[in-house]
Amino acid sequence: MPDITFPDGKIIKFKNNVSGLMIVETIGKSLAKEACVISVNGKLKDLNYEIKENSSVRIITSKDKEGLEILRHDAAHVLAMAVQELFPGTQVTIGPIIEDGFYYDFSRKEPFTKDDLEKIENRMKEIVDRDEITKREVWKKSDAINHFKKIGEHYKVQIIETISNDEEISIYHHGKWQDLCRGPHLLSTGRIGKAFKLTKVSGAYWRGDSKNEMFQRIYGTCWNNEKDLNNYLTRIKEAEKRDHRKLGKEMDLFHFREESPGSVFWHSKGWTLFLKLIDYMRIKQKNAGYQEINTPELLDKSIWEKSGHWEKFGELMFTSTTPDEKIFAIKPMNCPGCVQIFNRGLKSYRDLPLKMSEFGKVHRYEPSGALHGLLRVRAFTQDDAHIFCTEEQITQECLSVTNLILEIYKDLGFTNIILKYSDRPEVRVGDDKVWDKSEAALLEAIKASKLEYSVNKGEGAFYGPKIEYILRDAIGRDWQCGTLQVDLNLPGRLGATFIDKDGSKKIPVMLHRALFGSLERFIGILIEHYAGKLPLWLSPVQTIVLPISQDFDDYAKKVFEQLRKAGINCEVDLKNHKINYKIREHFLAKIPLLLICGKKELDTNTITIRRLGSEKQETINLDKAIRDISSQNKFPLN
RNA sequence: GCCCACAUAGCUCAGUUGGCAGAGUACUUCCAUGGUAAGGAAGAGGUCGCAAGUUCGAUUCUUGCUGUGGGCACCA
Repeated sequence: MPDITFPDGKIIKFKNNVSGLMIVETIGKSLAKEACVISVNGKLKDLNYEIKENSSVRIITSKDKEGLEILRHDAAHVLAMAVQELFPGTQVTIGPIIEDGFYYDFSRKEPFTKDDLEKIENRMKEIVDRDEITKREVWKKSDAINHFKKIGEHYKVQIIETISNDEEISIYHHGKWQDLCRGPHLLSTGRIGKAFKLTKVSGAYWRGDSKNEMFQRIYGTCWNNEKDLNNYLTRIKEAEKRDHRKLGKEMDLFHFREESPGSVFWHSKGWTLFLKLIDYMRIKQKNAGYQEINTPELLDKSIWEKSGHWEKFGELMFTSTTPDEKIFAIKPMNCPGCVQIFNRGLKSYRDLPLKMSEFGKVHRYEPSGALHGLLRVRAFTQDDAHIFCTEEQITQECLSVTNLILEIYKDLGFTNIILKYSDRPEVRVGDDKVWDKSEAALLEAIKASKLEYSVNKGEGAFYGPKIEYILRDAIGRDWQCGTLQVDLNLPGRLGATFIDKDGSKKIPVMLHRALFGSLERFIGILIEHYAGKLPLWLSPVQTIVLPISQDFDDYAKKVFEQLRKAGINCEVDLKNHKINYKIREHFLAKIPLLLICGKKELDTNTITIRRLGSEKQETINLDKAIRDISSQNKFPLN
């Protein structure tokens, strides 16, 4: 005779054991329709789960986040069911929910084709129409193993074998089909609805290990209703429109080619943007007390053996053999080179903290399948710096790095930043006392920043804890950019020392830090964040002068020359096209400002300005226009 | 690296069961000389990613390679 307590505190007394379904039916018909599962004392249960004791419950509908997740999980089951109906002999493995959808991994020799995907989706809809009833059973582990062995589901057997003995083994039936699953699930397949779509098929390793067999993974997305589904599909399309590879081509910024996969051919406009970012950062870093250095691209193998990189990453390094058989590695990191400069000459504690920055171009032989436009390349420029300091200085230095990073992100239009903190891994070097100190120092710096942060236990580098700075872009995607690592290892390995107050030789702590990480990657992110519409100061072509007709070419050229003298990146378009055509062409190329001149402007020494995204026209005095544009053409230094 | 798909004009793409390669756009020239998101006409433009194979004949079929895309794995 359970008393059922609702979230609003209301209590209903039932005479007998009661199920979620019975509860919602007492409340109302529409709720009974919408309900997915029920939360009983904080645990999600099937709607037909029998409640025997006094409990507090919450009805989960598909409008709740958990409800939508249940929907997606059911869709994954129905996907597997459809696949096994259509392709007997296919083994099922796992089928979890993911952001915006679900997937299911299958073991089958023949690949699924695009047509198969369509067939499967149609069959899924049939299964929804069939409205197969869900039934949950608890089996003995040995029974479950025997059963799945008998029906040839060998991966399920492996999964069951890893379930601990005190855990229940529940089997869900949807009609005749069954799957090992923790649940909970909807009452029947009809409750999923049809707002789902299979999106892609790809390969995925069993248990996520590349040594294992590769399965075929089918991805799908599933929503409450058609409208949400369509919103999602539109969102994907919008993201595609921002793709930096597409915009990079359209805006004539860069290209890639077969002869050097993963390396960027920067066109003039792209390189202008690249250099602008560096110019800007040079100023920021100089103000923050950094000195800029530059170290060789090629360093003898021996230095990489000393640093430990050869052993760990040797296979992923580009190397070069000289005619006299010496092996040089093209640097995959800047730090060993930087330490050489630190080591030059005796350093005193008075020199610390010593901050050395380097726009170092590094090469890494990334696996071919990892390459992705500017976001994952084999040759990239790090906005790197190494800070040599004492243990006591760690907190202060981490704080100032964090502040610098936040300032720079803000200047570039990113205000939504989260931090990821990773502490000591199991396999590590260095004394635990030093780890205590550096972890505490890093944490203190994070807390002082007042930013949201998550902790990744044991994910730090083997030589020290780290922070990763993650920014959220205009359409809500997260990108990991900056990083700050405390290094208790490399300075010692590479012989860095300083003379402390008491005259003794000590090994400094080294902080590795990158603001954007990779300039190439960051430019990719910037392009997508702004959908190509870069702020004026970053635009490679800030303005184009457009004469109305050829009679005004000379005036247009004069305006162009004056703009150029004022340090503005500009062009003049003397092509024999109508003004409508030119405006369309250059706005499509994301030029932020267009300056138009015709008879009116020539007579009055003015210019008419149009801004990207606006239909307004503004005719102003030429000198004033140049002054205005110049004043906008400045680094956003606070 | 692994699985699947794709590779045709500068760009975006079509090419129907193997028979001399197509459109739009950009480009060049000409006409029009224009007032705020595509004026008009003509011309030029391709070893159909590379290499083998099958065939009288391959952009089309087969195999290998390279690159790209979507994932997986990796990411100092």
